[in-house]
Amino acid sequence: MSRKTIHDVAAAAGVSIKTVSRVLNDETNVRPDTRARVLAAIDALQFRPSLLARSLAGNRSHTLGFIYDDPSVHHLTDLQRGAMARCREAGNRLLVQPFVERGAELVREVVGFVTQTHLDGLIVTPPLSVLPDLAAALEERGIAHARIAPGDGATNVPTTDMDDVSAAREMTEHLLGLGHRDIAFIIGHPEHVSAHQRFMGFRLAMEAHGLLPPAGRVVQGAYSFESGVAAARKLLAARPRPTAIFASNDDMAAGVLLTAHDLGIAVPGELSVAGFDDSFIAGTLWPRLSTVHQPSFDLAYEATGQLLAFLKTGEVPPRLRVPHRLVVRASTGPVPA
Amino acid sequence: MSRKTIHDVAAAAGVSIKTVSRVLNDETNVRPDTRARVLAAIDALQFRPSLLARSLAGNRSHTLGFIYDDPSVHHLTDLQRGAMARCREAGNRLLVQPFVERGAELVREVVGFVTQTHLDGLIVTPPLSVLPDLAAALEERGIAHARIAPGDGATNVPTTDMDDVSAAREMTEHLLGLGHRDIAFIIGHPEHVSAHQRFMGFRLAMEAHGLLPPAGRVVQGAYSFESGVAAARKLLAARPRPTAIFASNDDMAAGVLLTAHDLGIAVPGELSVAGFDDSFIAGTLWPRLSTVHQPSFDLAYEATGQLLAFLKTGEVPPRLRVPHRLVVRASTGPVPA
DNA sequence: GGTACGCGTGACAGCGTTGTCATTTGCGTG
DNA sequence: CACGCAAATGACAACGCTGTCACGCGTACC
Repeated sequence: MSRKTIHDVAAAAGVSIKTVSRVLNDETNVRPDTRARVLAAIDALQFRPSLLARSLAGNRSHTLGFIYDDPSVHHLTDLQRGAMARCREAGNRLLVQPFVERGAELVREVVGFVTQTHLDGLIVTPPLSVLPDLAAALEERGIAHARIAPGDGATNVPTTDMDDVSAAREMTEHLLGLGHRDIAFIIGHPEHVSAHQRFMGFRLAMEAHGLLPPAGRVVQGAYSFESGVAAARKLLAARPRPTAIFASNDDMAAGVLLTAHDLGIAVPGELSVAGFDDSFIAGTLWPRLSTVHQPSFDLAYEATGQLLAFLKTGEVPPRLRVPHRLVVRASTGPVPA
Repeated sequence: MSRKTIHDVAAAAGVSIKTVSRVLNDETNVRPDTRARVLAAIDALQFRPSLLARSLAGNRSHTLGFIYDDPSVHHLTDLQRGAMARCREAGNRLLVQPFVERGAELVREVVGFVTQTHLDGLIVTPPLSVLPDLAAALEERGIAHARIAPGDGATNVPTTDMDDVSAAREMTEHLLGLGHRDIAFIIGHPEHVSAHQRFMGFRLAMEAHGLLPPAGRVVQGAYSFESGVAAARKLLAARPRPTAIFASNDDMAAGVLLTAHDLGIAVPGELSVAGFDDSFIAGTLWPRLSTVHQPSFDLAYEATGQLLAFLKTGEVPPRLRVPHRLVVRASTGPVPA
């Protein structure tokens, strides 16, 4: 089965290839009956235009890149789904590519990726979105891109994020509202701005109640399940124990839950546990995890939409803040008497 | 920054574009000093060949498609990672695309996807890999592809799978070995062959011990967490209760675990729970889930390698069976006295 | 010393589209 | 009935690379 080309269609319809091209691209100035003939030929031949040739000849590939280096499976999957969904709707494709390098190496790799594949634009997910040298390189080279959760500070590219500070603050308020005062916090991976922002939100809420996170109650984690286990072991070995642990993502919270169960500590009877993300795992844990719904899918969906819009109009849309939502389930409860 | 082309490099190195092309493709018959000059020019200009133009001119795109329609996030992610890893090693790219349609519609979409993007080949994951009309269409059109876990029966395309029957059998033996006789089973999504194979393995093991799965002890699930919850509710409402539940994937097992906890049933004290897949979630549940390690990453990694090899040599490698492994953790224990 | 051969290199035609510009067609107008 | 103008269509050159084939040159051989 040799590939059908625009020439075959042209011959079959008795028109020039250019006319076929016009029909393909919904251009004006084609008589209705001509259009119909061409469409019939396309249908009869089962013709599909080559996106390669189209990209080469035109100057757009209708393909976006999605670059990541994310340890958290669930969050990443949701982002990818969101970006892909939006691309599909707009008739674009998405080329997903991981990058683990950093510094000049990363910049070279990413720029190479974009130029080699003629990408129209790039969707940059955390933690790559926070790297200043990557951002600088992309802007310098005029590579259109959208950044997801790049942290504070103005950007002149399409940007979407959520309010991590407020969200963490709300969760902390929730715990405080339940009477907890001795609340421990597990910080996320330091390369992610979200880790700092969530910690900031926690501190702000505590301070608003005149509380300082007591020494030894704040532990560094890495957004991974294992780091949650390690942090929980440390925190739960202390006497007195904290009455609540706020892990800054669900994977770490899962580690806390598991550790508490192993130690025979009742949740939420003796210990409240809160997470962050509302990823798939949150609903599967026991007790079901109280967490903050992070709109990963929407974040990427909107970022992709913004990038596409930017590509079309050349105007940078204002930074979009996607709403979050506190999800109180069963892992948090009143402070033990 | 306008795109650097092979012409720029040729001019800079004082050779023809064809010679540059030779260097790019590691062809023979280029004098070492010429090669060096060209490489220097490439480096100086930061030249990256356009993969589009290369694909259009040559007859290979160095791009594989990865098509899926999988409800299970973890399994899918691992597959994707495996395929991507292999592609990277071989200097290929992977275009990931979901397909939710079925029947003629699906075939049209997939074939269109392949032809539009000049894909070299396709990696077909379950449950798409079991669809006979898709397989037929791909073969008829000479679209190279690898199938992952397409079920039994000969295929004349690269195929990788695992031995679901034996694996399920081993897990059942494990439960029987712990003294369980009243073992319930939750079947997976009927569109997946693995669902049938795992059930088969369960039955074979039971029969080998002269046991028949008692009426009401086999429940249909759908590989989803929710279906696991629903199945568990049904099974655990029965009197007497089964002493063990074998859920044919981890997501459903998570649902069983949660339900048992909700009902105050001790695991594994009063009820043993087994899963299948050894996905990320299995290690995060409490008690840690006994399961079968399904080598999702390897499955896709190997399938991709086989497809690449087939593309190069034209020879269909023999079906590859990737080893599985029983992972006994804390959710299974001796039958209650 | 002429011939054959192999290596290194280049000219040029594709690959399957779109962009540019020229050309034809159709139709209203004086 | 010729004319002008807009709408419809086509010819042809890109796009950036690889494949094919031809060519020039040095070397080995009889």
